[in-house]
Amino acid sequence: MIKITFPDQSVREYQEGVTGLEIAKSISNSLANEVLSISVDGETWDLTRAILGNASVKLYKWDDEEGKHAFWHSSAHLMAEALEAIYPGVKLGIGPSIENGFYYDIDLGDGKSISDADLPKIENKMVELARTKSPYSRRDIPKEEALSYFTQKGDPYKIELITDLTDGTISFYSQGNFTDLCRGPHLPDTSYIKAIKLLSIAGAYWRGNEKNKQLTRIYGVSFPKQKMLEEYLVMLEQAKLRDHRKLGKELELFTFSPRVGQGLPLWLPKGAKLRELLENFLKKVQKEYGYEQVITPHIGQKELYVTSGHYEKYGKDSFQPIKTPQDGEEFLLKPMNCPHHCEIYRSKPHSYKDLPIRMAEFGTVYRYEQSGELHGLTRVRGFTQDDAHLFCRADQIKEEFIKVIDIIFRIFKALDFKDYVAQISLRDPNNKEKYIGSDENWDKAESAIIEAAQEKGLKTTVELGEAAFYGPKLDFMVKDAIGRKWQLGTIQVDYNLPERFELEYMGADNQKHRPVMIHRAPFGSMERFVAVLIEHTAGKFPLWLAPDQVVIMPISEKFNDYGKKVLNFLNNSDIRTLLDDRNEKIGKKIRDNELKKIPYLLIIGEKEEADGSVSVRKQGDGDKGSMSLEEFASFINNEIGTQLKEI
RNA sequence: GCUGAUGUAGCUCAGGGGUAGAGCACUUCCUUGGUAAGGAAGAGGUCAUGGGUUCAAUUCCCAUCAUCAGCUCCA
Repeated sequence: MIKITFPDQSVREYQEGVTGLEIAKSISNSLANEVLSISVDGETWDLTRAILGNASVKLYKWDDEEGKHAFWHSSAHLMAEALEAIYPGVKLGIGPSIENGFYYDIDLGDGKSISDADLPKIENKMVELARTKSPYSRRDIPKEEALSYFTQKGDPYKIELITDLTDGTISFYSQGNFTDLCRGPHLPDTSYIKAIKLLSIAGAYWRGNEKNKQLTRIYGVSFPKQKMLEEYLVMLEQAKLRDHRKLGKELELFTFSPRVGQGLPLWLPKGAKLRELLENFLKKVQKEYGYEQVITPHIGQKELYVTSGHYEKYGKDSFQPIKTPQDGEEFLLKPMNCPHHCEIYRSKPHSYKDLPIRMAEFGTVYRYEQSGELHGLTRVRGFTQDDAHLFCRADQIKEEFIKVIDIIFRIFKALDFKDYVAQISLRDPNNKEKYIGSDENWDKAESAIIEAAQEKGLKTTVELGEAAFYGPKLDFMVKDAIGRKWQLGTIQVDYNLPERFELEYMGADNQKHRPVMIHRAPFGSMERFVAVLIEHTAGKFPLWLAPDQVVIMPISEKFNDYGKKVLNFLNNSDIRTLLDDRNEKIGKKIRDNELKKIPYLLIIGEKEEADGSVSVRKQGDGDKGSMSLEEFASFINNEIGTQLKEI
């Protein structure tokens, strides 16, 4: 007998060789029906694998990441089996589970391709195979046998994977007529997979390397119940309704024109208003933190960027230098604001008493992003950073860093951003040539970031090799409507630019010292931030940010004159107000203005005109009763005050 | 940049080798209505652009441009 310990520390005895599924059954049949995988002493296993000694276990169901992982990974194998059946000779790359489903990378052979139209055929085959209830069986085999299996099968990708594996044993999983190299774990059998939807086809480079062959990647998702698939698809549809590209058009916030150029957003009046409100808000906060606004031009001599190192690093991938009638003179559209700010710093001598200097600018920069990367407002070729550069002494780095985290916290709180991840990006210790600057400075900067984050109680993930080429950084990442991750706020330490621009200050010791620079942008860029804001709010901006806050809707044209009076009154009270004086019935006006997501709708008619009031309707929340004009104005200003006071 | 898909009215979309259609929006008229679509009429399109095939191309083919999904990249 062996002792099995459960997460609640209870212990039960079982026969040696008991499986996860048997353990689940011994607890309850319903558990046995739901369990998908098991962890044995911290390692995730198949439910059908024999446990040979005392162990701590945890059973995983659909609600556990580990359970879903086994489910989707098994689904990937099932898809591979279906693909081999439909496309004999297909070569397989990798087929993992991902956050929302699974994929498999395949090589159909030269000149062959599949399209979306082929997906249902593959789906059907998968359903058919799933119904055969084929067990997923695991087999540990020696490396030579694994290699000879795939050599015989003629699958170069698997051979490459096996060759690179350093583990002593290699495991194969089989179900039906399909065998794959795999670490597992998998479901007990294919019948668990009840609902399958293949979502899309895309190219993907073998092993993620642009220089390698591009394989065909098929994305899919699967569920243990048909109903769950249906719910998932509905959820996807609803998420698409929040897409900032769709809402940006509907709410008339921004647009693009091919005649202006790819990735160059045109801000429409309402979008410009929103952006202006955000900028003013940040300016105000930054003023409290001792920032000073500066303004610099959109271009700079090429030499400026040669000095900063940006030209060497990114020159080839940028908008190319602008020539002038002057022979040999070249300017760059600025891809970064920092070199200009360094020159401002250099414009006069500084004392240690002046530091830190905090120089802020809403600086528009231009980068020639790859065409396939452009994406609505989140990835564009011309964008405005809410940039600032802090020039400080080495002993001030941590404190300055903490203050920037405070600003970011304040902004995220003001806008109700809760679902963000803070990521510390350090350099790749195995590839130090990628970066510029001394080991010593890198170490100092990296530890300052880590300490500052710890001190603010910020939960962070650490990514090696994700640092900028000039220094480590702390980024704030958020997800968009369909789960894609974007970087918003960023704080970066830089020892490099002060060196390159020979920035100095006079110390208390009457010696010259080099300041440290911190780059920081709480929004990241106005474009990306507005995009994410649109998706998080579904276009229902908080009252203080709404481009139009109130719309007045007369019951009939007879009350348009009173409408104009109300309009003047509210506009004079600094409330952004519109008058809907169209010849339409009130139901129509309500519908149209609700769809425009204007926060407050005012209905006025005979009664309101008579007593100088308005009938108030809150967007999405219906009739709120009537108020006098004065009451309404102070009601609105109170709500804005409350929203901004919380900030 | 790469793979695949898409491009028809301001918007959302249907259609299809014989020079185009709906709904919404827009204009005019009727209506003057109390909390999510009142009625009628009208106007609006080189069917993304450039080539090719054809008696004839918006439709088929090729290229370009743009958009979408993913990969790679992201100072």
